[in-house]
Amino acid sequence: MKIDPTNSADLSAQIAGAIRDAIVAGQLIVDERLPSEAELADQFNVSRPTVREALKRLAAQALIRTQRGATGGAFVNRLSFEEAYPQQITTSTLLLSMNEVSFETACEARYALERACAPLAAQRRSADQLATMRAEIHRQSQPGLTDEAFCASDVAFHRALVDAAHNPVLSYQLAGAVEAMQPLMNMITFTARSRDAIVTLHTAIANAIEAHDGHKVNDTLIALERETQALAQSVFAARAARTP
Amino acid sequence: MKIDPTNSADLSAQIAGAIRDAIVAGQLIVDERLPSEAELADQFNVSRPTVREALKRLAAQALIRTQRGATGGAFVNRLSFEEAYPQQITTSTLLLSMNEVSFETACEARYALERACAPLAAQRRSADQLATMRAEIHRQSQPGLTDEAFCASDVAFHRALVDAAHNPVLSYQLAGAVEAMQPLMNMITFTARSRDAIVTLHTAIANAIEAHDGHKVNDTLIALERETQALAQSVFAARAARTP
DNA sequence: GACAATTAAATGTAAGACAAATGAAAATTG
DNA sequence: CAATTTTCATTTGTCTTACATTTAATTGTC
Repeated sequence: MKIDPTNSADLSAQIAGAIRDAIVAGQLIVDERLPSEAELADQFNVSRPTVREALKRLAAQALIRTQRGATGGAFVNRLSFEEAYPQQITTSTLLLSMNEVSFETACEARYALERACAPLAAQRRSADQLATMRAEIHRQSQPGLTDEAFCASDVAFHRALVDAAHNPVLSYQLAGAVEAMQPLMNMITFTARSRDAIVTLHTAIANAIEAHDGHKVNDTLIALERETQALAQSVFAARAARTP
Repeated sequence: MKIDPTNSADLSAQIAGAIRDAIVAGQLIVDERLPSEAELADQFNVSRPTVREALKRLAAQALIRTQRGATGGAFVNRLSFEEAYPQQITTSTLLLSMNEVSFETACEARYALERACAPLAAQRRSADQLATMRAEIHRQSQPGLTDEAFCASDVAFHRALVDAAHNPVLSYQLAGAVEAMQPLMNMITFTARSRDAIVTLHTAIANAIEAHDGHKVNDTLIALERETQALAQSVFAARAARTP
């Protein structure tokens, strides 16, 4: 593992990159201990703070974990889906908010992805996920729910739908798309009527999931997307009309 | 922006978290300059190296960028899709390799996601993406191509398909799924016959994309997944038989 | 006014020290 | 001898200080 002395980038970035490459390439395996900070400093011919900055970069990506004490050190971390979720969600959220992604574009992507797991979810759903979906529908029906709580429940409903596919890779990829939509959804005010429409469609989805009817889930998701897009358009149009 | 003195976690992690939260919450906007390292050290009542470790954590996630010199400092970075791609791909790759995700599961997720953008891609594809797909098909047909190069071309073909949907959110989410499959695909040896089958299906996809026929794209993707899964199974079965 | 040298401010890097945690070995005790 | 306590070495976490490097603004000079 070497670094390029002619490279102009930060030493800590170069070192982090070298170690990251070694991990990705499988030269460093899970739970393997890296040399101590002092040893790494010697190997790379840099100071300990520089090594530490490199290790912190890797820790921020959950590629390593550190442990103090006699047998401590930096260990290659088994990157779990659970650990990767928050990162994925933070990144997705910032991507949407910082790149002026339109509600329309984000919504389209979200529902396209959800439809991707509709047939699998209908086929494999467990009683557990179905119960979650029913529970969230029940919560959404309660009067006096704030818009924010309604959105949170909406996210929970759709995550249950995604998880019903029983494919961790799909769940991981979609967590970002679904959760990152929440701030955008929070910009919308839900009238009693629009909530009714959404709850009705959610119920139809749950019923179709229960009946293992993938096609029906798919069709209802299309209707739900149309409903959501129309609702957003009307809210944004009203807002634009008020402040010309 | 404060940190909890009773928290047992690393100071640098706490500081990084506090700044990250401020960015996500919109309290720090894009291109805004953070206080200098010395000032941050004062504010949080820690030393400069500790602040630096925190900033490196954020830099590793592309949340900030740093600049040297008189008007330098740490600035909130506009997280672009281009910057987020490599991270997403690295994370996805490690998730698959470290969690014993079966080829079957990963493959299923990948094709489910691709089918999600099939109708959009068929509808919106530009001449550019179609040309890329044709070019990759041509490359895949050449004899003497290594398995690795064949896989790389396969990835390029599918990325073009995804990008044809002209939805950056979809492209971002799928980049991880498609690229992360490459190491798994590289475990497969492609016979001349299996390459022919894949090229034929790729050609059918390109034709359907050209004809704006989303249904045909979808159906062909299903066939391609079946072909890929069968090929993988036979390769793995043969390998298992050789080393009992 | 244009150009060059200086300066100030900021990050990048180094070196050394101490604190705190932690497991292992050694010493102590029943 | 076994169990417990103490000591100790190792390693990360943090602080302090210092210097190098980069960069833009300032100043000085012609």
